Amino acid sequence: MNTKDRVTIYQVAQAAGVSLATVSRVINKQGNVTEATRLNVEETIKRLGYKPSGLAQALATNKSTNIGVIIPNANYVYISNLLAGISDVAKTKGFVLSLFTTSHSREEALSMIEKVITSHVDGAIIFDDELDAEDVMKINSYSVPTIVINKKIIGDKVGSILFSYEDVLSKFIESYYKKGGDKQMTFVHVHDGGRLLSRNEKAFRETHERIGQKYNVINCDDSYTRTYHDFYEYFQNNKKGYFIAYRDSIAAAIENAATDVGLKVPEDVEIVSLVGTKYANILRPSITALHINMQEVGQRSMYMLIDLINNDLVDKSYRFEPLVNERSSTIKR
Amino acid sequence: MNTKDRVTIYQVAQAAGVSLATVSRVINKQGNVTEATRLNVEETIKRLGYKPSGLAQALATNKSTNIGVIIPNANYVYISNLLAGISDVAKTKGFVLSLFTTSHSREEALSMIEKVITSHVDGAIIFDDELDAEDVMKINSYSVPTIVINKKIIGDKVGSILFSYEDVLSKFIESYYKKGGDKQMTFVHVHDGGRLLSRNEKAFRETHERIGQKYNVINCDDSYTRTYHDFYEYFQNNKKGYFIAYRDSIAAAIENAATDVGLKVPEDVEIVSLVGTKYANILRPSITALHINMQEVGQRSMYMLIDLINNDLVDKSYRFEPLVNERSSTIKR
DNA sequence: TTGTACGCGTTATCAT
DNA sequence: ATGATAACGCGTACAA
Repeated sequence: MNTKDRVTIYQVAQAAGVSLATVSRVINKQGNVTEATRLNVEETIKRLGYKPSGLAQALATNKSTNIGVIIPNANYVYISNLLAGISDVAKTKGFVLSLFTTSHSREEALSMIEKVITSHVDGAIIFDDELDAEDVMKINSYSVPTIVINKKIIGDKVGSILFSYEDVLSKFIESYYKKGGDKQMTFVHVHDGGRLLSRNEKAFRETHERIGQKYNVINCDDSYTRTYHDFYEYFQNNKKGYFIAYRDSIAAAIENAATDVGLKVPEDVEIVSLVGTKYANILRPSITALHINMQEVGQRSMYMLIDLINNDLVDKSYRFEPLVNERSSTIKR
Repeated sequence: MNTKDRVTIYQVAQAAGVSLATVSRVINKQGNVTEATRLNVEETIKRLGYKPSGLAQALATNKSTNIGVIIPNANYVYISNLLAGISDVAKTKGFVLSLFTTSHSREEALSMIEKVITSHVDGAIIFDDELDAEDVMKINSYSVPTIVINKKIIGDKVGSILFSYEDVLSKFIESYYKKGGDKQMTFVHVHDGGRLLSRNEKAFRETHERIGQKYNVINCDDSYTRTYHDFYEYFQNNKKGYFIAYRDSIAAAIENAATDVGLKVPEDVEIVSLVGTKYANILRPSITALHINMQEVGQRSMYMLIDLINNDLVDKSYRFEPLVNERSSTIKR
C-alpha cells in the first residue's frame, strides 16, 4: 500500500470546515472565494501537507500534462542532446516527460506505442528508426498529437521534423571529386544502424553511381573498441582511404586506429562523421562532420507539439539541414 | 478535447453484450470467465481498438507503474549513461520513467520534488547535488520509496547509492607524491559543479595539507570552448602542470590547449579526469581517469528501488568505488 | 460565495 | 460465471 496515508482533498475540506469544491477552487485559483476562507484553506493545506493527486486531476480534466517520448536507448550523445532539448521547453511549459526507450526492434517500438496510448499522455514525440508510417498513424488514430522526428508523415494530429542529410551528403561527395579528391571513398556501415544510416548509404551509393566513381562499403560493429581493432587490422594492408562513418565514436575508432598504425590523418586517411556531436571538435585530429544541433531539434519538436496540442500548428513539417564542419581529419581542397 | 473519442471499458462491455466487470476480468486475466465470453470480449476489444486507461487503473489500484527520476539536465554523458541504466531495468520490470530535470538550483530541485509527489509515482530515483537530506526526507514523508544517488541518507523508505571518490582520489594523490611526482597539482574547479566536485576539492585540499604539499586551485567554465581558450592563454606563461579536472570535456580542453601551445602531454602537462566516460579512452593522448560505470549505477539503483517498493531491500546502502584507469595523459611512475 | 452531485475509467467486493 | 455498485481523488456544472 503505497500511499495509504495520502491526504485527500476531502480531508482538507473536512479539516478546514468547508466543502471539497471550495478547496478545489483554492487549488486552481479560480477566485470566487472569500479571502478569509481562502487563507483558511491554504493554511490547512500546508498544515496537512496536502498535494493534489495528478492522477485524479488528469482523469477528471482529461489532461495529463504528460508528454510521451519514444527514443532509442538514451545512450548516444546526440540522443541525450535531443532529450535535453525536449526536456528544456517541456519544463518551462509545465509538462512532464514519460520516457519510452526502444532498442533496435520494431516489435518493441510497437509495444512502446501501445504503452504511450495507455499512458494517457497529452502528446508524443517519436524518434525511432524502426517504426513505419502506419505504426505512427496507429498512435494518431487514438488522437494523440504526435511529432515524428526523421520521418515524413502526414496526418491530422501529426507533425514531422526532417533531416536533409542525403542532399548535403550528396553535394559533399560531388564536391569532393570535383575538387580533385583522389582517395576512394568508403562508407562505413554499422549493424542495426537504423534507417537514417541506410538512407545515407543509399545516397552515398547513388551519388557515386551517378557520377561514375568507384566506391566501397565496409561493415563494422557499433562499438568503439571492436571497430578500433577491426580497422587496426585493416590498416595493416590498406594505407590510404577516405571514410564516411556514422557516428563520432566510429570515426574516432578509425582515426585512432590509423594514427596508431602510423598513418597520417588526413594525408593518408581522411574521415568524416555523419552525425557529429561536440566530440568531433574535441578529438584530435578534429573530425570533419555533418552536424545537426539535436538540442535545437528537441526544443523545436516540443514547441511544435505544444502548438499541435493547441491546434495552432501551421507548418506541420520542419526541416533541419546539417552543417558541414570541415576540420582536420580531411584535406582542405 | 484530447481524447474525446477514447473507447472505454463500458463501451466494450456494451458492444460485447456483457457487463464491464466481465471485461475487466478478461483484461486482467483473472479467470472466472467462460471461454466463449472471453473470446467474444477479446474480439470486441480488438475490433473497437480498446486500450485501458493507465490513469484510471492507477487511480483504482493505487499503483501507477511510474518511477520518477530527478536528474540534472540530461546533457552530460555520464548522466545519460545513468539514465540508460535506469531505463534498461525499468523496461524489463514494466515501469515507465517520468523525467524531472533540474538545473543547478535547489529551488528548482525542490519544486521537482513537489511534482514527483503529485505525480503519484510508485518510487523515485534522485541524483541531484543541490538537495539537502531534509529535502529528500520530504518526499519520503509522503511515503514514496526513494533511492538517492551520491548522498548518504537514512530513512524508512530511502536507500542510497554512494560514490567513494574522495578515498580513491586521496590515495591517488598520495601515491603520486610517494612515487616521486614532481609537478605541482592543480585542481580545476568548475562553476556550479555541484557537491560531488566540492567534496573532491575538499579531499584534494585536505590530502595536500595532510602530507604537506603545495597545491593550486583554478576556476573554469563548464564549457569546452571557453576552458580551452582560458588554458591556451594560461599555457603561454605556464609550461608545466598536473591538472585534475572534473569532466572529460574539461580535461580534453586542457589537453588540447597544452598540445596546441606546443607542450607535451604527459611530459610537460599531465591531466586526470575525475568523472571519466568512454571518451577518456578515445581522446588522444588518452586521458587518465577515475571511472564509475554510471550505467551500472542506474541499473543498480532501479533494482534497489524495486526491492524497496516490495519491502525487501536488505542493504539500504551501496557503494560504488571508482576505478583508476591510468592512460597516456599521465606519466607511469 | 459556497455546497451538492455527478462524471472521469478503472478495480474490486459483493450478490446473484 | 456474471452483474450491480462502491470506491479511487479530483473538477465542475448547477443549485442554493
